[in-house]
Amino acid sequence: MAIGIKVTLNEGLYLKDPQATALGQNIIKHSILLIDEIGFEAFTFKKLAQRMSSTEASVYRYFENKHLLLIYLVSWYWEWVSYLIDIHTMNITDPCRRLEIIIQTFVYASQDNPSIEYVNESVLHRLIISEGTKAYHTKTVDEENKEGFFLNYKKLTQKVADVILEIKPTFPYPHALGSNLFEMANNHIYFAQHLPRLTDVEIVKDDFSQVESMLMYFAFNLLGKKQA
Amino acid sequence: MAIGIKVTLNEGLYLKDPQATALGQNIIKHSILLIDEIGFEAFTFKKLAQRMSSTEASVYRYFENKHLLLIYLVSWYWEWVSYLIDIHTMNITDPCRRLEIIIQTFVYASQDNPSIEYVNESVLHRLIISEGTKAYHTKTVDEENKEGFFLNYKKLTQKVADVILEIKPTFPYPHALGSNLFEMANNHIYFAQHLPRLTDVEIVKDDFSQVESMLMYFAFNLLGKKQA
DNA sequence: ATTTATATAATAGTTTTACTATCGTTTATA
DNA sequence: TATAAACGATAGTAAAACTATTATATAAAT
Repeated sequence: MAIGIKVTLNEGLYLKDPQATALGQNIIKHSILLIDEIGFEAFTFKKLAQRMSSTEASVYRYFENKHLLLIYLVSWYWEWVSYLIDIHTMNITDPCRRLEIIIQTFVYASQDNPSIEYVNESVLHRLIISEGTKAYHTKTVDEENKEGFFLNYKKLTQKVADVILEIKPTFPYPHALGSNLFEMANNHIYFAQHLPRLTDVEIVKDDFSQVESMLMYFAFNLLGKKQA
Repeated sequence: MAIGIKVTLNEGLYLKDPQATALGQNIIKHSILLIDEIGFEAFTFKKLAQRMSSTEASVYRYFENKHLLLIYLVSWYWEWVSYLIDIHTMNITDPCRRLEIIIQTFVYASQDNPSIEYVNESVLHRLIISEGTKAYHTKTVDEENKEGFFLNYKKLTQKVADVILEIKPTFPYPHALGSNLFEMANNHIYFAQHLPRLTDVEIVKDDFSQVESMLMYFAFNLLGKKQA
């Protein structure tokens, strides 16, 4: 994944590859902005089309419905985070340092350099934090899972699990810790901003460092290691 | 909270107290069953009314919309779990043992004795696992939080945090660990059942013991204690 | 026991959502 | 230059998410 390069996502998520055309890229761009703005429940293809000066029917040529569009965006995020982890850990051998970088990526994903012009990664991260889990909390999970719609999340979790096992080969819950660090990062950013009594961290002026410290504390204490 | 006794929930959640009338109790009963059956997205007041042999308009006299009904049900669950923790830890002084009971309550809530006839707690737990977080992942969180709609979750988190601080007064993240244990319990039951590669635990024939063991492992390792 | 208030059922109606279908017109490609 | 694909414009349908009205049953007050 790099500038001008396509993100590889499950083909079953769309009817027509949105990355391949200008309209498709516009759909991705504006759906991120609009869902972030009005929330997923109030978001409709009609409103999206109006915002883009296109038509509802045209949007429907790319995505069957807004639920699949959400999975597409969430998958995009999972891929993007995986990519960030890869480039940031490329030359790092110490697995503790790699886990640190993973945690930082989970927390600061929104502040990394953008790589694709029609995706505002910062807004996408905010969207994932508030709407992300809706992608797989539905009555259709099992069918969609069979189609491979959540493979990007599984691959990301596996990537984290591998590092965890490098740090402590006997750790019994590497995947659970991996997915939990991801979910916890998003949850506690959300809690700090909306339901502060559910957490202990504060976010002052977009400074997520307390969330980072907390995740480091949880991860390294569980693994019985000091940070790198 | 006991048999025949009312659960105290925020009055802003409903237009007319559903616990006070037979129709209201029926709405609670059948909304739990129907949401569990078809999922929150497909759930409508019309379908609910048909199922109960009542009318859409009658349901609307109790709840403004299905979103507030969901918060009502989720709050009920939070209250119920708090109540279970209270009665099960009543005579326990050892805080480690209390935390164990808390974790068991999070995991096995569905298997405890029912206390109110029109609420199937087992189905309610399943509903919370799949739909619970949708109650507070909306664009309206902040207003609803001001109304106190999430106080039951905060009180539950505080209850767990208090026990955590009893175990280790210097632990820096008691609320975060409290809410995370709750969320993690639900998440990993869901993952085990639908997205197994996101976790390491298995659920065989309604046996949630691996989820329990995992949460015990996480909690007590973080607190640097052995289980009671 | 009768009045009166309240709750519910029955029905109808509105706006929005979530689509599907058709048909020109533009735009890219052969 | 032909031709196919993509897009915009428009229309239409069924269901969702409500609101309103009226009649009837039921409970409470006198």
